[in-house]
Amino acid sequence: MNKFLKEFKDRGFFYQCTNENDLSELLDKQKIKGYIGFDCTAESLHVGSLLQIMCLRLLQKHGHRPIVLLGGGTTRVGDPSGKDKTRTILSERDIEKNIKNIEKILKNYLDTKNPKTKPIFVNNYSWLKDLNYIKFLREIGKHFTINKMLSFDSVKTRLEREQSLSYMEFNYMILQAYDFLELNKKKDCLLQIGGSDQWGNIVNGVELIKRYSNKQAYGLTTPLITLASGAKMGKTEKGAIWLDKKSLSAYEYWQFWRNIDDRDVIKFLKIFTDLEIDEINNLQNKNINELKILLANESTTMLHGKKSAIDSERAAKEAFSGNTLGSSLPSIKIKKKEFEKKLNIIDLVVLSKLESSKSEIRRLIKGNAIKINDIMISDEKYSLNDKLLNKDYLKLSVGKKRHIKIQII
RNA sequence: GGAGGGGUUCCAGAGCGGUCAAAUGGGGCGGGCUGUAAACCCGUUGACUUCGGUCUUCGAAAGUUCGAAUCUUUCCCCCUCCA
Repeated sequence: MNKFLKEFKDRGFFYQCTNENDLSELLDKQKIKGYIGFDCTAESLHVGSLLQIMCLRLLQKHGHRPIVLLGGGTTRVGDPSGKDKTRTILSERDIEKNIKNIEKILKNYLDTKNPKTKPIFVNNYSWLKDLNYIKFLREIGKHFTINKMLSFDSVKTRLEREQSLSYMEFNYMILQAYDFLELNKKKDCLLQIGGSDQWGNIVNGVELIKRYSNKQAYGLTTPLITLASGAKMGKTEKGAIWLDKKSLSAYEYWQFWRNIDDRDVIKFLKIFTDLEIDEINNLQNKNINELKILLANESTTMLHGKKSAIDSERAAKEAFSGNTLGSSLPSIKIKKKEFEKKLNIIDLVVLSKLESSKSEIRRLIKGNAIKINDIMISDEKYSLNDKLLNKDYLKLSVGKKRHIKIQII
């Protein structure tokens, strides 16, 4: 089997392929271009998209060139896959903003130096916006049968539940297929990768290329990655795990990986780090907590850089084992004046943004969850005294996992 | 077009004139055990509070009543069956 494909499988990226043997042969013979489309409905990407990003990196690693399609055009239409409701339609300006931001995030993950493998960014709006309707129907539309389109899960489930599916959304799959054709014609793109929910859309593209240009293209899908707890990757109760330095600190990102379920650790090392497979296989019987730290360090390094990863690890060590103040804990600054007017513990927690509801904070105090410099606060009327104020900073903890450094200025 | 059923707190789902900030389960949060894991056990889960209470919630609006999630009217939205 081709090396790329082998690693793709070994790492657990593989779900389905349109024509595995032929693709394997092709990849042996030549370096190709492969594309992944990213949805631009959100302003940023979270770990739910990380697997796709790792696919792009893997392409690069094996000398292939990734094409990143930022769906400015298709986002304007909305993919019905996996959605049981019509998406809200975003304004043009928001979409453009999202595209810029997402592109920035992706560049962070991809090698943009090597001329042979550096990513090509495209926006399908550039070819979708000026489509001539009649021409499109005659050239592209004739290759699609309604009979078949109705059989796709994304359409079927919507119809079965008698939920309306607008004609606009119904066209999404045709547009995505057309994207692939367009990239095939213009950029000689031979492969599309996507999540398993994209299978139908991808197959459509492959078939359209076959019918329209009589060329062979390929599709490859990745499984839906879930946490051992059954939850989807990416969104937690506290908010999404953003791949965006502005939205989520390195420390919190590190903590996300550090807190992964035991059962997921090896799987995630394979998917979300650059460590070689053999290396990971040799780690199997190492201490599970060491492995989690390794996972956290590797993934944080990839996004935030080596230094942030080291700092996060140290901050975690300090926060969880010793009682020294974690120097790299997330921190906020509060003016000394604020303290002088007898700042109450509840207000302090509010200021720290660790918790916003005062009732909730009162509950936490009753539940022995609030600590200042590791000393439990059991009185909700407690206010900060001078002894604490004489220091430059203090550590505020909510529960065992949430800590913040408060600098007094 | 006709006939029914329904919209309840994060979710599922009880309540069907006062004892309802609303059973129960799930999820979340906190505590215990541990390993910042899982499982398990306990507590908690609208907001604000001078801890006495106060305020806002049961699709939307209006009404009946001392009193409404519960009754009436109108409107909006979902579902099932028939044509």
